[in-house]
Amino acid sequence: MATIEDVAKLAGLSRTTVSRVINDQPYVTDEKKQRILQAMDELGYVPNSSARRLRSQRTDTIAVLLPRITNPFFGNLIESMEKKASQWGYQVIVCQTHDSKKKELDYLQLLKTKQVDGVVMTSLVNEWEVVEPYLESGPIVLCNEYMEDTPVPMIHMDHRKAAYESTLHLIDQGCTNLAYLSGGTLTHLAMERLAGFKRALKERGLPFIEEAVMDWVIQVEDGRNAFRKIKEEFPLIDGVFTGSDEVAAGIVYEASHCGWAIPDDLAVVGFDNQMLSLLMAPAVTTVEQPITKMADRTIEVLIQQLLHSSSTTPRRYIYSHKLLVRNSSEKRHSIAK
Amino acid sequence: MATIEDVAKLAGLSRTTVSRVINDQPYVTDEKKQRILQAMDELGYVPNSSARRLRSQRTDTIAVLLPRITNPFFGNLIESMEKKASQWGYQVIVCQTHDSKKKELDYLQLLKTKQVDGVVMTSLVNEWEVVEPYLESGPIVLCNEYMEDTPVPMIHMDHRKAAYESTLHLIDQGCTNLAYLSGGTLTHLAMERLAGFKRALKERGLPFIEEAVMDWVIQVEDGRNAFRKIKEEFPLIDGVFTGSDEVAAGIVYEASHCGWAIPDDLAVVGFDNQMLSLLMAPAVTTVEQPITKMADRTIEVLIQQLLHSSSTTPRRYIYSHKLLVRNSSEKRHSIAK
DNA sequence: CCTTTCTTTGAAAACGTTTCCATATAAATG
DNA sequence: CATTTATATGGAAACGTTTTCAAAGAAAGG
Repeated sequence: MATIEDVAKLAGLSRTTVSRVINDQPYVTDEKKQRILQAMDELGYVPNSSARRLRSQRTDTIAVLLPRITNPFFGNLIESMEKKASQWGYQVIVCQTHDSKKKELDYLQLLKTKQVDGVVMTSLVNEWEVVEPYLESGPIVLCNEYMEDTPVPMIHMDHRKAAYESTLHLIDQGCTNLAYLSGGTLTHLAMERLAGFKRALKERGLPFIEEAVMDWVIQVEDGRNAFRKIKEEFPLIDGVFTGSDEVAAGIVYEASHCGWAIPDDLAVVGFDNQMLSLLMAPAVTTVEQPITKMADRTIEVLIQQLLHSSSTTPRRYIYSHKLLVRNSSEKRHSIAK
Repeated sequence: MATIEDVAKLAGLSRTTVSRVINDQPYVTDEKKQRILQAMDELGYVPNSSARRLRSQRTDTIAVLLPRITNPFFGNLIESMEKKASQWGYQVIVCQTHDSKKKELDYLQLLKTKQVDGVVMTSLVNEWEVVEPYLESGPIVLCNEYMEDTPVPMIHMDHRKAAYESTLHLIDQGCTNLAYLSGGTLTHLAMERLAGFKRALKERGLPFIEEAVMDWVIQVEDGRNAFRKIKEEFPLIDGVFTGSDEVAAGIVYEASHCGWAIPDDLAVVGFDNQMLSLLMAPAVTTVEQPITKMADRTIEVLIQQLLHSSSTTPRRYIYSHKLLVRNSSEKRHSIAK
């Protein structure tokens, strides 16, 4: 493997000059630049990444932590982030935490070992106090997940409001006994959604049915099980809020196969506007998030922090959702008429 | 940031001894080991990754190239690969090529710049001759995509056979005018599938309808468009083979909304057994791939190559599929009766 | 008791860059 | 023309590890 030294010798110049060419720095005459480029080509020279990183103390790489890449929401998020980052010459590495505290910290460790310059966290399973010390090693930006009183930039949607509106919509359709299906971990985001759900109930004078709150309902399969439970144990339930289109799809699927009519017997709303939600029959009412906008902003904010580390106080960017009403919740107008 | 030198000083020992502790090497007395561990803890010392990589010439990282992570097939593949790799202490970096020749080469460059020790390619858009030279810089393993007469290990399914069986199944259901919808790039894998499709037609004495071959049909949206085209231009088509569950879902969706009966008016088979295919109404007949097995084997093979670079001649592992017959293609038995 | 082998330690070289500093020449300024 | 200033180049230090080599003491073998 050819080194910079070999190139320098072949071109009859010094390492320093070669380095200047590699890094597009000024103060190299065109003639020598050409000589060096040719030498590099001749030797098939490629700069050694570890050596550059060691010396320059930069990796031009950022880590994005997410629960699991197979969740399309995060898949799309990372897709956009990567595109944006590469425009700035940054590489992205995908870190799946699987909602494990240990893995989350393992990946934050990348910051300490200087494998990445900065980190984006799209979920947060550890206590903030545990995460905060890593800030010493480099900037962290929160995207999607958020947390009050935290000295890092945040880019996210107002999940409380989204849940509030979804729930109001269910109530407007005539639902009076609502179930609440939530994901696995008690993140801040999950609590916000629950708060929005409760507020809507309260405003309309409906009861919050404690027993009809189910936890750890994440995948399609969980949604199917949840429906069976509703059918057997809570037959009075006539509307379901869930923070996941997969779960909503599982409910619609199982309900249809059990002879229940969606939405008349049970109205369902999901979250994230995944392709799945549109394709189901009936199509699932859902909440669309401005994924690309959030991803782009996140990367911009992080890179600004990297470039001017003396950045201003961390800002917060809140985006708004869009409720997409579809047939899984919109009761036939014949009833209203 | 504390360095190994700081630790050595605090413990009153040499860098070498500290390094031995870091790397779990023998020849350190327990007492000194404890002293060093304590010093490391006290200083919050973490070894610098770039320095280790530079000196040891290993990164313990492998790159996995794939078209797009938002495709669930690749999402699941990477999920399994990551799990397996981490068991061996290897990190995985996800490289989305978006079917671009340039990006594919850019990522192969990671091998040259020594950012990764080895590469898994799950798709291949460049000519093999272009890729081959990168083998000098490290091992490459092909998973999913394959290619005859290539000096690298291959782990994949027999796509020709899978397409052959799917097509036979369509014919068995009474279809006589089959359309063939294929993905974007003319990979070897795509050609194998087409060959299987043609063989089935030939065996059963059915014509291969050149005009009913559509290319660049990849996403749900493409499937919907494809259906419209079939409806308007090729109303005689009564069966569709497609190498993607998304496309199949798009067809089922659009057909249902246009009043066509699936499978009676049009039978459809997809590929990959994505959740989507089960949830559609009607559920989509599809081909299941042994994703986990292939992923695990791929990582094992690659790591073996990394450990004993004087490995034996590259082996080839071929896995078999499973055709999952569902309602999108299984004509009502009332017809058969 | 002498020789060999094993264990324990550290000094110094090496990995391949970038960066700092010094120097030399060319161009600009007064 | 003397003095700055800008341009062009190279030598050597630095980044933080691992690895090689040498050396010294302890244990084992005869």
